[in-house]
Amino acid sequence: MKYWLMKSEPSEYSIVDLEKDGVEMWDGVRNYQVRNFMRDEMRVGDLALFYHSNAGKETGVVGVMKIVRNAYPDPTQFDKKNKHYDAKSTHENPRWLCVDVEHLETFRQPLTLSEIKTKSEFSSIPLVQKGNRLSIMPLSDTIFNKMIFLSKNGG
DNA sequence: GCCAACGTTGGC
DNA sequence: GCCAACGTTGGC
Repeated sequence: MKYWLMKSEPSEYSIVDLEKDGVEMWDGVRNYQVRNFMRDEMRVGDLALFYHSNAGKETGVVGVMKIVRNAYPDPTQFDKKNKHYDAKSTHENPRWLCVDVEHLETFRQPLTLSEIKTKSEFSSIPLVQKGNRLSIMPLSDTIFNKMIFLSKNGG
């Protein structure tokens, strides 16, 4: 079993939305490295931290979810009305994949990015490295559990 | 809203 | 295959 961190802008889709929906498609990934993570490494039963990006002081890890469906073609790539539409993708050879996630927990307090940056044990995560743009990244079990611990114990 | 950093595209 | 132009991400 693997562990992940998955980013979403809360103005687009937040942990509150996922809590309401229960299970939802994690669509809109348009980065090949991230697609390959989903295709090659992400599997049903993996756990992921939900991260709010671009959210001012609220930016940070806000909850936990579980992968409940392995990678499959992202339907938004075929939908001309969708902002993630990709004219170069075909049903025969789809470029982009998505997974389904299930809400497990919303933290009472987010573990903020500024808190994460103060901990040297997190310095190796792509999240805090300059210029990194992965919207999904793998985490070690140690890092994953440490983040959950800190989010429940006030940084 | 700004802008640095990065990935992608396409002309050559 | 190079690289300039462009679009996107995401912190601030």
